Order: sequence, then structure tokens, then C-alpha cells
Amino acid sequence: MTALSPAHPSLQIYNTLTKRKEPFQTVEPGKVGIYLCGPTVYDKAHIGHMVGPVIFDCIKRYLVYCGYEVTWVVNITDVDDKLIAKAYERGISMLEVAEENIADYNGNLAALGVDQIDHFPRATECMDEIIAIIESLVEQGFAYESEGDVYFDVGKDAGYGKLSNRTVDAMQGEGGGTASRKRGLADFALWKSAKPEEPSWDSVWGKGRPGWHIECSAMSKKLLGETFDIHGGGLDLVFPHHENEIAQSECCHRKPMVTYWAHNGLLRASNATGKVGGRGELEEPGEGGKMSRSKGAGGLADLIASQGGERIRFFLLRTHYRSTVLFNEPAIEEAGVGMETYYRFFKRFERVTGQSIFDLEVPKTRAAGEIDAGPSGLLAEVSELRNKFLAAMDDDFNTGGAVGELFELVRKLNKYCDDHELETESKQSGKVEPFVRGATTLRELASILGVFSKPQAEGGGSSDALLGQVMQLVIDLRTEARANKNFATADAIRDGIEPLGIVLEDRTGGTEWSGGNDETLNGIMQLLIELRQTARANKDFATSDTIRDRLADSGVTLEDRPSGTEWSQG
RNA sequence: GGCGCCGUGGCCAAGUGGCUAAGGCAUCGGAUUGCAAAUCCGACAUCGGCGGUUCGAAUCCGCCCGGCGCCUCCA
Repeated sequence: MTALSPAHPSLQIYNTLTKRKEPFQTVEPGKVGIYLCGPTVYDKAHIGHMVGPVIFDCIKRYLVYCGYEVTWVVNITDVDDKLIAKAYERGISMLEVAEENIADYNGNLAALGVDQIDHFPRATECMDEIIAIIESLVEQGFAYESEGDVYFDVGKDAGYGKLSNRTVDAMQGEGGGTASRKRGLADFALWKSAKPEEPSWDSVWGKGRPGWHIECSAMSKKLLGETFDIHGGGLDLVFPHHENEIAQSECCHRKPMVTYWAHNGLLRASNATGKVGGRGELEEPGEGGKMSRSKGAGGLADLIASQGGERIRFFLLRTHYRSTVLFNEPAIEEAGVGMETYYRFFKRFERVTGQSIFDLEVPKTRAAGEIDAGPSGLLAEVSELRNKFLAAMDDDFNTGGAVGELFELVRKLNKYCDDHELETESKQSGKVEPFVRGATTLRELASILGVFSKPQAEGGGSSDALLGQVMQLVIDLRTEARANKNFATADAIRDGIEPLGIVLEDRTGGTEWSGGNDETLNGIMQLLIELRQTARANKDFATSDTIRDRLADSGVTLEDRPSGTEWSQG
């Protein structure tokens, strides 16, 4: 075994192979190679397929932050029995099935902010490498040809079973139709002979295609070398997929394939419809259980559309990657509620400093982010929270613990803002400076998790220009009412728009509004019409005219008819 | 049957030998606000049960109860 680099001073990684946390050492000093098993693209992805990509996206971000040069590979298995079956079923080519689902997969990754992948190899593009490994295994006596198929001879591999902790005797093997071609039940296919109509590649054993497993041995070797640092995947891949990968690669190369095997826990669907107030067991669960495409799980694209990718990412990151996560939409919404705290703080930051928090220059490395606390009590606390955050990440990438520290950090910053009245005082620069430094650290840590890197996508309401103008009118009317101590009217306005999904917040600099959806505009118009009606009834023609004139400025016409007032645009 | 995981406040979830058991959501008080919203402060668990090891355990060991995963395609 080649000597590994000296261990990182604090980073520990849990290794499925040794079943414990180990100090982090690399094959090459300063460099890290990561291989994550990606999807077999015979169908659309479900949320479970995103756990690996999201956590490894964070892992890469963190390793880079710690100063490593990282290469991250995620493979696409685009040749497989299921793809062939799907293509046949739909009357299209295997390639078309693959392209369609790869596009879906890429769209999902982008929505969840997974943008750190360096290589996306496809099995069909690595056929030469795949065949070369199989040939080598046959040559070395670890594999044998049988009626056009090639099988790995598990009995020849003394180390077989070490990852999944099982013995060859205890294994059932594939059995089934090809059992008669195998020497041992546990032997598995490296190459499968093709039937006339099936997609195939030429080989010394005749036309055929690779078995499942071998493509990963070939692609990881091609892009990361014979021995690399981290190999990831879902816990369900430990056996047989990864066990077989190790067998193939290590027998072929006679050296360790991977230093650390990192497996993420699986997601479980949970229909926690009635979680409020306890036992929501009225509706018999039944659909609770493992996420699986064969059980109809899917619709990730729909979920992203309704929840937003960042919420899903944040939801996944709230827990440790090795634990099982019960997943349901209310839980994602709950995570979303927590995220709002940050976005509200970001707005507050802008009110205080006049600049967007997203424009801050954020430290890119662990060393660069060190805080010189100086005399400020705030920065001493920020520094401590930062250390705790990093300690959590050092401890097998414990993003759940890290998120907790991040919440503490926003609270500290909000409190500092309160205590020093940063929003109202004549901003003494000495007070604002540490605040900005602390906020910079918040963004620095968030960037490790891959969240809060840009302004929140404004939903429906706020992006509508007309609604914005109309809301400003509503706010002005209310402000005037408040100035005149006419609180009844002021409250009527707020109470009137609350059901429309809009919340008003009175601040020192003026009133802000947020929320709204497609239905909101019409509701606001009706409210304005009522306000104008009331004003006219009270002979307050100044107000009623103001309403009509300002609406006219925005291109809205009011027409008073016997049946009531109607509005139209344009 | 074999291998393995889990059980921490109403819900989610960090913590795996020793400061007052993080944090989020929810709830209830308080400060603040004309009223709100937001923000801040405070309240809310002794860690499934029993027994053991230890000066000391949620954290280690044993048994029990209760969930779950893999052993077949699966992130």
C-alpha cells in the first residue's frame, strides 16, 4: 500500500470499509479524488437521488475551502437492462431514453445548487476502458468467459465481502436464467452477450454490453486513477454494487481502489399529513417506506417547482448525511420557514449598510476566513461560532450540527443590531464595521453549505410591477391614516390585505411589504375600490381622487357603474 | 435465517464518558410596536425500559421493548 499524505489536523471521515471515523489522508498531497455513483438513467429521478449529490457538493466545497484541489466525478450509467427494456417499451432508442433522463437529472442538480461536479462520464463513452479491464481480469484468472458472457469468479478473490461484511457462503448470488453459465452462485457478470436486437459493442467474446458494476471500475480508473480518495453512494449500493467494484478494481490492479468509502443514508417517504398535534394516524400510512422508482416515487421536478430547490437542499442538509431521513412536504416547508430568518436578516443588512449582503467579498478558504476579533465582543462570539461550525464539518461533514451554529450566528447578528440600534442610530461606523465582518462570516459559512449565495427568487407578487405600484399606493394611504391617528383605517387596510397573502412591516425607514401571489392584485384593487367608496361616502374627495389618479398613473382605469366600481388595465 | 442501523422536549434534530443536553418548527410569557409583523429575552426534555461498568453515562457493556435497512433492481 502506497503511503498516504500526512493526516489533516482536524478532519475526520467515517469509512464504511473500516466502520469507524478516520483522520483524512490523501493519495496525493493536497489533492482529492472523489467518485460518486450517479443514476442509471432509465427513468426520472426522485428526491432520494439528490441526497448524494447534495452532500458531496458540500463535501467538495468544504475540502476546497480547506485548501485541497478536488476532482469530483459523478458517473451516468446509460447502458443497462432497464434502459433496454424502457426503450423497447416506448419504441425509442436506448440513447434517447438516456438523453431524456440525463436532462431531467441535470435540471434537478441545477435547481438544488449542485454545481461542483467536474466530470460526468457516461458508460457508453468508456467502452474501451471497460473492455480492457475485463480482458485484464480474464487474463489474470479472476474472470472467465462462458457462452459469450464473462463472469467474475468471486472464489478467486480472497478479500471479497470486506466492504459489506459478508462471506461468500452466505450469498445467494444472482441465480435466475444465467445461473447455469456461472461457476459459483455468487459470481457476477462483467459482460453480457447481446441478443440480436439489443444494443451491443464488439469484444473478443462477441457482441455484448457491460454488466452493472464494471463501468464504475473503468470510469473511476480513467478519471481518478487506480487508487483514489473517496467513493460515495447510497447505503443501498454497498452490496452488491460497491463490493463488486472493489473486487474488480483491486483484483485487476492489485492495490487498494479507494481509501474512504462514504455512504449516505436513504430517504424514506412519509405521509405525515397530520403531524400537528400528534398522531396523524387516521389515514392508514401504507405508502410510508423507502423511496424507490419501482414503487412509483418520482416527480422530483414537480417537488422542486412547488418547494424550490434551495429549500430541498437546506432540508437535506439539516441532518447528518448518514442518517435515514423521513421525507415529506410539510417537513420541507418547515425547513423553508427557518430559511426565511436568513433572508429577513439579509434585508436588514441592506437597510443598515446600504449594500447587498450578496455583494460582500467572502473568504474562500479556511485560512482567509480567520477572524481577528480585536476588542469587539461581537467578533469574539462570531469567531467562536465559526469554530464550532468548522468543528462540526470536520466531524464527518456534520452539516446538521453546522446548520445549528449558523442559526446561532444570525441570532447574534440580529441581537447586535438591536442592541446598537443599527437601523435607527446615526450609524457610528465603529459599530457597523464588526456587524459587516460578522455578516461576511455568515455568508462564508453558508457558502460551504452552498446556500444563500444569491437573493431569494421573488415569488409571484413582488416581481409584478403593477402590483408594486398599487401596493405603494396602499401603503401611502395607510401611512397618511396613521399620521392622522386614524388607526381604524390603518388597521382596516392591513387586515384587508392579510388574507391576500401580504404582510406589512412598519420600519423606521418606511413600511415594507412582502408576499402575494397571482390572486393578490385583484384583491388589492377591490380593497382600494372600497377605500375610495368609503372616502366618497365621507365626502373625503381628496382621498378618493388620489386613489383614482394614482391608479390612472399606473395605467388602471376605474369605472363607477350602478352595480359597483370596476377596474381595468391598459 | 445472516449482516447492520435507529429510539434525545409536541414535531424535526445535533451531541457518543464529565461545563446549566445545540439548533429549527410549534406553543406560552415578556421587551419592542398606536396595533401588528419582524427582532430580542425567557419558559418548555435527564435522553425507549431494566440491570451493569465507572468517582462520573444520553454517551461503554448486557438483556428487554419498539421502529427500520440490506441480503433481489435501487441514490
